[in-house]
Amino acid sequence: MPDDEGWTLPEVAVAVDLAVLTVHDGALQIMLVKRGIPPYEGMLALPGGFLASTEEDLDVAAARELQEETGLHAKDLHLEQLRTYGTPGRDPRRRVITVCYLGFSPNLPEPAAGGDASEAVLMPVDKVLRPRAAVAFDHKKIIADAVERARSKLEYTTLAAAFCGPEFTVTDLREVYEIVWGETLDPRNFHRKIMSVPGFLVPTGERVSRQAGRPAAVFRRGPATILHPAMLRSS
Amino acid sequence: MPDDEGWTLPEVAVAVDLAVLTVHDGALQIMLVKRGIPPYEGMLALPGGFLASTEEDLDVAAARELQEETGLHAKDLHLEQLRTYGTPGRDPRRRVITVCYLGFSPNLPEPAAGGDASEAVLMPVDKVLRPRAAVAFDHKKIIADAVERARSKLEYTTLAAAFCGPEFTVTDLREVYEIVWGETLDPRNFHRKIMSVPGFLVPTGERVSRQAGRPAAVFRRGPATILHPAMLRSS
DNA sequence: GCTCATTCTCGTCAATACGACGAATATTTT
DNA sequence: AAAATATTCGTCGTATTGACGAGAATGAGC
Repeated sequence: MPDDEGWTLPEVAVAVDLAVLTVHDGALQIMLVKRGIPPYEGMLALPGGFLASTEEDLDVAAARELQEETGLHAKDLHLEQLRTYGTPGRDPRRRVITVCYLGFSPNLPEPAAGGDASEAVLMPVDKVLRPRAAVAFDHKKIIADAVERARSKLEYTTLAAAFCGPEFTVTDLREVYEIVWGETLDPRNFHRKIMSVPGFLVPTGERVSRQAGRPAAVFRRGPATILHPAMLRSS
Repeated sequence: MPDDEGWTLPEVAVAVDLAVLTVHDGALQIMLVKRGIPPYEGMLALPGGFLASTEEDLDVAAARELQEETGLHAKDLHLEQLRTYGTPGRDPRRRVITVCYLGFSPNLPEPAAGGDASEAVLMPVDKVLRPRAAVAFDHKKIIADAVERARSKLEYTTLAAAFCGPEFTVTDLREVYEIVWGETLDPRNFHRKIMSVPGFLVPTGERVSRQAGRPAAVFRRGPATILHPAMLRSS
């Protein structure tokens, strides 16, 4: 019983970590930072850190760490809670439980080049998840969970658009799906499916032609958040 | 920077709470306990409590609190992490963040009657979620999240069977869906859909007739965990 | 024992969604 | 001008779903 006499509150440190994904250079990439201090000094880790005070909300701490360590602003991306990791021993210093957030970021113009976050880097997730890759703490497991959650969310939500800029084409969106899922999709069937979801895409009326070929219509995100029926992966 | 000098670890208490759902008396019900101590003394709350020690894993703490407060054993039900709640002020005593678990329990023979957990009660979720209902802390919000997660999980997993006993009929399973979703389903289409998912149901070869009418075939849970394609709600 | 209501199970039919792919359109490239 | 490329529209066959008819196998009432 927690409130019995003779029982003292276990000293547990609370941290937040962020798994911010983005589609860049034709690959699903994740924002990582090089650790400047022990433990795991010099290794790659998720951006994150301990609560700043007893009064700091979890979402606020996540936004603050994101800004401090990567220079990104929470309002520019979609952030949601992923899950909480708290196995004893996951941090060698002391007991730490970390509330992890999953972020979807549009392709960044200059991802953390210069500025506050000199040690932030973007890495392809398949590189980070390779058996040999060295990642601090249990962050490889967290990244794997984040990627699987992201893949799954694309199936039944409109979150794929969170990987695109404010204006994008159907092909941009299809490439997000193809890169995140690691499979190719038929452009014609994809176009039909996406356009049949009311409120997913709002046409701007403009067109762009980025390579050869017929120019594509330009869209913005619509109000829809769920895909019904879902767009399922082949597996 | 967490590791600067002059910075001290904020004192945050870590708790676990459990939202254990079950289908009972034709309604979706949740396991609650009557609080014996302040704050919110005498009010209904989710079973849960603080970590017992710095070394206790979150899952272990959840299983322990479940046993202590309701008499249920974690091995008898499906438990998974729901999400973590940590808004400052959610507990008037001190800063508390709570890692919440969602549980699916089969209909219990004697739900917490006597035994360790004299104060455990089963309550219909629509009663608990009514605007007037008094629930301790932010637990009403947690319960609402738990119910929505459960409803959603029935769509694309085989977890509905976790609400049934070890042996059950297709109608038992359909009633779980109907009660959790709050909508009626066509028995014939449901039967077809369920039976077409490989590995969902394993026939025992037996039959039961519980009321009038043709006796129903009896099944056990199969190895399948996901429903593909999903069984979507009408909304 | 016979009839009837009840419930489980199988089957049918139309509407819808999806995978595969042909073809028209509107550009850039050569 | 011709070829190549990418976007968009349309068609066809198949799988899945929703609505519902009907047979099978029981209990309840007489």
